[in-house]
Amino acid sequence: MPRVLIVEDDSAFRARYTAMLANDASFEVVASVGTGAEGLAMLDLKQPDILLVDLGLPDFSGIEVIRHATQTLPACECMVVTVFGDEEHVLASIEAGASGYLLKDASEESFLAGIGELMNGGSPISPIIARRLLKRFHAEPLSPAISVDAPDADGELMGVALSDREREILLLASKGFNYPEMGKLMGISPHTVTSHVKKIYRKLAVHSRGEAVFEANRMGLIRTL
Amino acid sequence: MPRVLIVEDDSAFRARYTAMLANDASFEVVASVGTGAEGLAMLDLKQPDILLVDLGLPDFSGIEVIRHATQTLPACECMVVTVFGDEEHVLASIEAGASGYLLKDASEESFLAGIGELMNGGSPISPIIARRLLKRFHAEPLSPAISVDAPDADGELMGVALSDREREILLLASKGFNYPEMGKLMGISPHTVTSHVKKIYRKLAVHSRGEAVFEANRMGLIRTL
DNA sequence: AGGCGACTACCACGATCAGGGGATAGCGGA
DNA sequence: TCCGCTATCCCCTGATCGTGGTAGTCGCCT
Repeated sequence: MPRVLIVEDDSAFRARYTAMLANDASFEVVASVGTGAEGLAMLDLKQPDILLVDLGLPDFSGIEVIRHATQTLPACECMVVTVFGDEEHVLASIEAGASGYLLKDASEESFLAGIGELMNGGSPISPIIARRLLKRFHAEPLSPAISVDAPDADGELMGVALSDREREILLLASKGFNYPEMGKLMGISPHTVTSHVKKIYRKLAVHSRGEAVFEANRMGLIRTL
Repeated sequence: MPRVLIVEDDSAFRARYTAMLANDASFEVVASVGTGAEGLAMLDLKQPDILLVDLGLPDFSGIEVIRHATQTLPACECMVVTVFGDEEHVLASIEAGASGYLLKDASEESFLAGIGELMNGGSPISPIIARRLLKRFHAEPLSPAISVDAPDADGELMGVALSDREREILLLASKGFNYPEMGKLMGISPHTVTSHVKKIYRKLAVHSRGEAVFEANRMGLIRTL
């Protein structure tokens, strides 16, 4: 059963969310707090599966809570429930790792449905918010093949030097993308991706993605950003 | 009253959509066609406020219909209703100018609600689709600006607690061993190894060895020794 | 001119993995 | 004592990967 943490400063809303979820037998509210500090503490303590968080907290932004959640609890799904629909808040939340974004005027049904979607690997997003995201997409069209030639002053300890393209692919592989996805993201054919991967394997003397990522990390070839 | 054009090749679905909208007094279906060519013609002829379009049309892709709509009827809102949930179709639709994207398994209520949202300036998007868009957002920083700022003293090694056995397996995976090899090295069945791996994936919220090794490294769960 | 490496692209095969079930047992805390 | 967690084992399926080829274009260096 999904374990939910609620972080919301408005006690009326907090009570409402808590009651809603308590009513639904398919969720368990493990904690319900009103400040960011308490939220961080509860994240560590309860390790919830779902985080419901308001952005306008008294001590600091809910964004910080989201960031902490995604960094320490990768399996935790973060849903923003707020009144802020402006682009700044939305983008900041998404970048921090939020998987859902509902406005506070959402109905009870859509609220519960949203949490259900979250658990099913979906991202419930209020249509108004979604519109902003789409706008953002149009502003930044696909960026295929951006080869950034860094000054490359890196301190290579070993004699292994990966090309820019290879490093790029290694980074994507470390994020779990498969060949077609990498190809799409880089604007090249999946076949080409496999070619690069084969070359990477030979250079690093490895035979799997896990090994490649491990070695690359060890040798400082990819940064954990 | 919003005037709706439906372009859908499956006659059963077309009838269903048409009936739904006809039932609702707040919409008017101005045309309901089954091919892309007819769709383009109707766009010019009827100049609808809303376009409901399927992607899998017999003559050409619904994407073309969307593109034509956004180029000739800027005020027309385009909603994709399709079975295709893959990234390619989604992104292509968005770039062509779609403002909504519902999967065909959507309920009647969410369908009508979606059209309402569309008219209110929102973008109804099926949660599964939204998740892909968010993923895409996170993948954006492909330009590897290798700014190695490590002020990060890293106080939290906690958060995700892998068991000893899980850590052990993660370490072996990072060295490129496969399931039978790990099993032999640890004196357990390969099946047991897969069980542990599945649990690791859930805890780290990842879906591949490469991703798991990367995350574990990032979080300091395994040491490069 | 020739060589070499990077980048691109494609085919095909068997091996491996991911993820969905379900089941049993032990151990520690509530 | 019961519950929860870990660890163990097994089944299944379709998707993905690893790896062997081949081959064209480009740019750089000798």
